[in-house]
Amino acid sequence: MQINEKYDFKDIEQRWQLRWDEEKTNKVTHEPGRPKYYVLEMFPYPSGRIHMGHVRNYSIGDVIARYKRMQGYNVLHPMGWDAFGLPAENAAMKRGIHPAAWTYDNIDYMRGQLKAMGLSYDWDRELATCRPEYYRWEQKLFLELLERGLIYRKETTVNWCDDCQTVLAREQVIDGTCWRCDQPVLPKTMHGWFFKITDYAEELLSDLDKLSGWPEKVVTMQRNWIGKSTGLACDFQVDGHDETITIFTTRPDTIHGVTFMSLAVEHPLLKTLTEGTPQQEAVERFVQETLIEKQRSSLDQEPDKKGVFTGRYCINPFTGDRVPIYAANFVLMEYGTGAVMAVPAHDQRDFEFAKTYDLPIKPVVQPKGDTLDPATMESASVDPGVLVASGDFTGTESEQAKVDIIAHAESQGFGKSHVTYRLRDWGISRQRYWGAPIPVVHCEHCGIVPVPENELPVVLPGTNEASGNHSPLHQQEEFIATTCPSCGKPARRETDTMDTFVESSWYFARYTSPRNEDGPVDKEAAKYWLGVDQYIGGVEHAILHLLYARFFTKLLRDLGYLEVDEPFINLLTQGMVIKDGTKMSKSKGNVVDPSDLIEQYGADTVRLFSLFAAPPERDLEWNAQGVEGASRFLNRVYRMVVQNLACFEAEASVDTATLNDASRALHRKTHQTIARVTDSIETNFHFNTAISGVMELVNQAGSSAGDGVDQAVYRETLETILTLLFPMVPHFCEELWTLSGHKEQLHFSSWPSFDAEAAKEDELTIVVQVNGKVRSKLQVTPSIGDDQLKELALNDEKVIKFMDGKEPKKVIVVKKKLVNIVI
RNA sequence: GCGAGCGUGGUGAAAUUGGUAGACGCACUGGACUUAGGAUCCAGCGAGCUAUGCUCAUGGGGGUUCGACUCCCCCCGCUCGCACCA
Repeated sequence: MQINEKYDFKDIEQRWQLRWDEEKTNKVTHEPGRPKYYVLEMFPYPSGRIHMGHVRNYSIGDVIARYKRMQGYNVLHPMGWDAFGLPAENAAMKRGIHPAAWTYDNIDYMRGQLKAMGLSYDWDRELATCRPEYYRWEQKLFLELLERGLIYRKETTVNWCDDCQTVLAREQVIDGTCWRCDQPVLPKTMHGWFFKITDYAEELLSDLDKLSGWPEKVVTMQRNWIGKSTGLACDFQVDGHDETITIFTTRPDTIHGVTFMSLAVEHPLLKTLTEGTPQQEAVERFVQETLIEKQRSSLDQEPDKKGVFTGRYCINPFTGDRVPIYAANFVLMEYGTGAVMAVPAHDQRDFEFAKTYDLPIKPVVQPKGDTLDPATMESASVDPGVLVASGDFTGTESEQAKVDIIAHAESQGFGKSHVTYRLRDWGISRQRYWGAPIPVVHCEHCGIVPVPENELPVVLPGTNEASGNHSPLHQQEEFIATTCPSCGKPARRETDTMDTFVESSWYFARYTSPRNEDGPVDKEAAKYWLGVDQYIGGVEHAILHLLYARFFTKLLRDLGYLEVDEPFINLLTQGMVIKDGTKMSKSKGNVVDPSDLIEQYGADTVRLFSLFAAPPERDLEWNAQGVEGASRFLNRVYRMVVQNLACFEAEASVDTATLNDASRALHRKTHQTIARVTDSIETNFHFNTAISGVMELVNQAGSSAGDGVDQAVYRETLETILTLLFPMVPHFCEELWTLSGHKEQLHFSSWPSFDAEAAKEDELTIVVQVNGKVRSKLQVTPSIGDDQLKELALNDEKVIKFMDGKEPKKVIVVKKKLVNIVI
């Protein structure tokens, strides 16, 4: 065999990638009874080219996949494309091509880039969410959920851009204008489809406790997003009117301090209460002004508290007090009941409102060691304390009072214990073209009629043409016009498409049986593979994607497809790739194109650098010189192996009895390194320290080469280096493994285990401290006893000097580590 | 405002979880080899000083401890998330 003395990464990587492709090395099948491991990286949006964030994400995932494979697991490691979405439509408009053409071109290009990285995906499982083979099952799920009442339609106010003819998400509204065309965004009421995620709020919250493999930060963010509050829902009778107003409060203990009532401007009772009264005009004007202001206000600033008196009063059922009802700009219709009992003494917003409109402030909870005086209070007092001026409840601790007051309201029938969540139902309607069509028909006679299952998929029109009509669906008459599946008369198709988050909410389940034609998943395959043992992606998906995926897992479970409660057992949120202190982005002009790097250094070097520069969860500062360092290291190992091929003719096992010092030291270091690298990967995927461990071994192997090292030991060391590095730099190791005469590929080899006996040190370095400061070091045999060690330390020359003739007060011995002499 | 997290050399980072602070890499400095070196190899590399050694040093201050980057309290700075949630 011709051996190249130089590390020719281009040749090596191309050859191995071709071989992996041809031999389908990474293909994986469902093997009941064999332990499985499912590792998944968040699939990419096919935007055109991969970026450094992808490189990092997929390098991490690939190391884990290969590592677990070497440990004997049946590893599922799939890849696909989150392919629907607005950028395709924008690109299509700009370039005059079809969104499908743009998307599929990008997928082809990016697949090539991923293959050039040498990632061990089972490409036979690839999926793209924009294909009817995928979204037809999403449509089926939609219909099943619709039937179960978990999807419904309602009228809501949305942010509408008339210019773009579409609904905008809240974050797409910038200072009241559209992020894309800068035109004013208008509130518009329209019908939309909603998933009843609030039905699962409690389970989504309580199951967070099962996610011990998730970063605490993400769990906290989800908990806050769901936002559970317990309190009292209580009816206040409107004075001189039939209506009652129901409020929700988490502070029932302050109910005796209510001095007015605030309603959201959208509250339906506002109209009822003011119609035909002298206040009607003022209230209507205020409502209009507030609605406009809400639309306009930038998100980062709270407007001043404002309101208007409705002319009406209501009765506090606890005190019988008659308090004025206001419409107020700070009350949210979407949360609680849209009506708030105002306790200015104990709520900051109510306090500010009361100050503005000169309303009474009545303290009813006195914090310990403090007496609240309404005349001098500068802000609301929100601390717990003892109730005052609260009728029968006076003198009760506030926590107890909450319980007692709820109980009292329940016994009197005007209130009850109530739980409310911040989480709202998930609106999935999008007035866009490039998304999965919602499979229902609108019939004048029958209303909303589901498309029968045997007519699925409802295919997005025009996707089979290279270019063609891709205007929004509501402009495509040939798509819209249909017949009612129920009565057969002419009817119209739904023109909304689904939010792209729907596709990414169940793709991990589809990967377990991506070609299944009998349903969204094959139940047996799903049972075998799920949950995902390790999920990896950016923290920017900490709330929405991960919450929706959890929600869908529970839906699929309740529909009988899955048996797991949670989709992702362990979650790793990797940090961003930054350069010059900020995230890489086109607008900042600091992007580094991974393909250029792979061209220049090879995929293995790029992978090694991205794994070495920082632990996965931390941000990675891009550093071109660091890539050079990674390249240098691989070149060094290459030379070391190629120049020492002779050692591979030595015995595969080491005879420890005959080793000289250098050989024994290298043998020991080799086994210590196996232990250390395994531990670094096992405990927290800290590949940076794993790599530095291998570097140390390489350094020692290099420096002991001239010391007459036993060839069997040298062979063991080189084999260990290649095996340990394989998950990170697979082409490189596979090539050197073959060059050194191995028949079986590393891919099919086992992760090495370490020999504890070999790793044991002959000598220990014991630190000797005097009063906690290091004064000396002792070389001792590991078997030394504590007393002996103490003796040695006390007689040490340097120690004696620092003890300065004083008697030791206390001597602390830490096994195998140190002796501290306190004087 | 609320919540979470972070802060270690010139620099990316380590530190067996309370036991030698700075492993490993980058940069830098000196040397070797060389026609040449941006290759390779060797050595040095936290700061200060009265330098074979000592003192100081993990954002700042205090505490617990024989011993603190690590635990506790206060402050400063940065990052992220939520944001009038009653």
